[in-house]
Amino acid sequence: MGHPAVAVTVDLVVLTVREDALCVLLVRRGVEPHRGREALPGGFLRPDEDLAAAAARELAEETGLTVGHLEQLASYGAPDRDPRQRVVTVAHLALVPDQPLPTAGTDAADARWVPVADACGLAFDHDRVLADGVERARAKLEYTALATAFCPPAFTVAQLRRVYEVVWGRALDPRNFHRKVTGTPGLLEPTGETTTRDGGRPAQLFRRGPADTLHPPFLRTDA
Amino acid sequence: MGHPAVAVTVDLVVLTVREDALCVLLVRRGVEPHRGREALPGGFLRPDEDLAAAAARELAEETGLTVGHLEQLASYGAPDRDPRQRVVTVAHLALVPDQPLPTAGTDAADARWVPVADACGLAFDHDRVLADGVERARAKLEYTALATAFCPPAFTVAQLRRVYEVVWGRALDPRNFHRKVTGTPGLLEPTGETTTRDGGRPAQLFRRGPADTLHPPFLRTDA
DNA sequence: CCAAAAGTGTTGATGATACACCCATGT
DNA sequence: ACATGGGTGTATCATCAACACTTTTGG
Repeated sequence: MGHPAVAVTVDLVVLTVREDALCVLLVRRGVEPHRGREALPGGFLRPDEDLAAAAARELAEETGLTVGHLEQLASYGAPDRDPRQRVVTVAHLALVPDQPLPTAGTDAADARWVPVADACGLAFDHDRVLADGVERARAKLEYTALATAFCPPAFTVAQLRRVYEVVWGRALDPRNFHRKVTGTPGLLEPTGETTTRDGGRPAQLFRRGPADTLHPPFLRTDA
Repeated sequence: MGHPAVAVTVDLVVLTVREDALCVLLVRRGVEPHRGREALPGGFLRPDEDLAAAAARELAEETGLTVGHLEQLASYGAPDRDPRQRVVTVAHLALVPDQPLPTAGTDAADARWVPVADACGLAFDHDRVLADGVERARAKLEYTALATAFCPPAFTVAQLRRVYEVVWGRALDPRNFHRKVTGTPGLLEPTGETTTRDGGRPAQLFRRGPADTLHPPFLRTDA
């Protein structure tokens, strides 16, 4: 075709909720450019794979994590974003439950969770990519069932509420929240189990239901 | 680097509202592959330009239209989407006011407006790209001031309502709609002018205000 | 005067917030 | 018994759909 060759990469904004903070998975770069700085995990697109497949492969290779949700975020292609050659990256957003990082058998040896508030000065244009990913996650909690992607397979209403509180950075009324989520058809399915608690009434356990969009939405007033 | 070269293109979903239909700009392909079939306008990314700049350039070259709004839509990179070589396309969504297609001085000689309901059997994976663009436009009307991008610089409340009705495919109550849009701060600014009408009370003319998000949103109930 | 389209008032339904209250468990 | 957190009832308030009604023009 005679058109300028471009390298295409897939980068990942992997978010989780742990210890009352929204955290992102970062890796420390071992090669130039930006050697030694932290960056979003990612890698080159292979000849025979789709964009979504590449994102899923990178996520498995670099983290070994169980994935709650994976979607395309946006593409970034400023001419000077990589000093070596022209690189266009297709960023993806992954939401995962809180889980320890497997340290063996993956490239995740030097990966770590960082609260998004502390993640800045990243390599390339990753500050921007991260900001876009966080904003996407915040917005999508309003009108989709995505918050369940941050939760383990079985979870309580209170756990789900903490997800909202941490991602949005504001407190929610536990009573009203309970009514809202249990009153939204298809959002939650009771497992019949309850938690064993340390000093309180046991909570019902739920798994996520078939609903993916929320009608009516949860509006974070103002913001 | 030694990584497989990929060609990157920028494709455009250009939408407008005309004659009570949501229409998309299509061009007939003059070269293989898919010669003779209709496709979304687009072209290759140049070495020195950003993705957004490439989209704006293509739009100007191929249409010469005044642009109401331009944003990135999504990227598509199935390995077999182009039989010649590996091509990843970054699709963009453009919303423009209804205006005649300039036929001179552009590549738009064979471009035409097609109602989205009639646009199928497009080249490559453009059916999919178009569907994603239309869905994005429909969703964004709910919570942004984007509908004004379909309108000329000065417009009436009724014109704006037609935009919503055509894009969503359902009738809205003129009285309630009027109250909603005039009651949303920053959405509309009165010009002081009125229309000269053919058999009815003249309508106030507005231009779009500084607001870009709508609080509270216009929900299309059910859908 | 009549038709047509702009714009306003009012009402009842629906959903959100705030908060009092009860329930079930561990210590 | 009591502390702790799960879960429910209810009043108050905002928002919305529906529709009757008034206003301003052209014929």
